[in-house]
Order: sequence, then structure tokens, then C-alpha cells
Amino acid sequence: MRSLEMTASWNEEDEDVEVEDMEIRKDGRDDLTESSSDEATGKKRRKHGGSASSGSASSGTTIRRRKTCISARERNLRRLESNERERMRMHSLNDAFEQLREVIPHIKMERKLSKIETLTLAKNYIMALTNVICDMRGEEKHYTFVQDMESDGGEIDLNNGMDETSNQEPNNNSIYQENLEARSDNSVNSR
DNA sequence: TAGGCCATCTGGTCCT
DNA sequence: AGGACCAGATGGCCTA
Repeated sequence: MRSLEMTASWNEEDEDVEVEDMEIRKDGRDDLTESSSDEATGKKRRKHGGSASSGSASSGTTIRRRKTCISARERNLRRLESNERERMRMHSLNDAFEQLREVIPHIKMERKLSKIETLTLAKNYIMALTNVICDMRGEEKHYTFVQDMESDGGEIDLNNGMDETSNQEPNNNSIYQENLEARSDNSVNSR
């Protein structure tokens, strides 16, 4: 809980102040959240955490809350703990993305796949595998793949969601689609 | 410099 | 009640 170290600079005057009519800064920050918790992960740190002016509820200049009987210090502590949990949650989500990247067949690129590319390739990979299964069963293929970007409606665009850079790469999906189908044919023929 | 991607903070809502 | 989840906002980094 390294974020909690930041509470050291908490203003003593705020201690045990009930929250009623307490003004919350427009930017929602409490100056304690100099987001430092990435020391553990070694990842980049932010000088200023995002802003808090999110959502519709906080769009005003100030927010007045009803009495909740928790001190400002306690509230700040909970916020920091919540931030920490959210950070950990996002890290685990990113870990999952990383694992997904590792199992998706794709041409090695200089840069790693973005999240949207990862999801798109994963989707296409699943569709390709589905087609292989259908093929092996002698059923009609579920999905039709197109090879170029001039696809007309109704067909699945393999590069859907891919950015310009990735379009310059060989079409990964086409490759593994062909490989999968070739293997599928071989396995069928060898019977 | 603009745009894409990302990490983080934050408050609201849902769930246990 | 508290944690998980979600989406909006913001700012940093990188690339074309």
C-alpha cells in the first residue's frame, strides 16, 4: 500500500471534519495523490493523476455532500486505497492482454500489438478456428474472410479495427487462416 | 504538431 | 458497507 504513504502530508486541520457541506476541489484532487505507486512496477509515473471531473455528477464547480460522518482523512485514505485497487485491476487486465498477445499468431512487429489490435486479431483467430472445425465436420463455414480492404458489406473485414501501420504489415489473419485451412485439408485427406 | 495509445485518477453504479 | 467494475477526463509518450 505504498500510496498510503502519501497521507503523511495530510493537513491535520481536516481531521475528524464531517463531510457535510465540505467543498471538494473542482479537479477532485487532494494534492496527496502524486501518483507514486509505480515504483513497485517500474512503470512510468504520472506527475498529476488524471482529473476527477469525470462523469456527469462532478461537472459542477463544487460538490456538496451530505453528512456521512467520516473524516476527510478517512475519505482520503479510502480514495487512495481505491486508486491502488483500481491500479492493480488494470495491471491484471494488462497482464491478460499480454497473455492473449502471446497466443495469437501474428507477424512479429517492431511494436507490440495495441489492445484493439489484440482483440481484433483474437476475434479473427477464433473465427478462423471455427471455420476449420466446421470444415472438418463437413459443415458450411460460419465466416467468410476477405483478403483486401475493398470488402463489400456482409463480409468480415480481417483488418477491422487495425490502424494504418498494421495494414502495412502482411495480413496475419490471412496467413493463419490459410495455414489452418491447409492443415484442415491435410487432416481430412489423410483419413 | 496532431493524433493514437496508454496509465492513472475519479465518481457513479452494481454486486456480494 | 465495501469492493469490483465501468466510463469520462487528463496528461505523457511516441510517431508520422
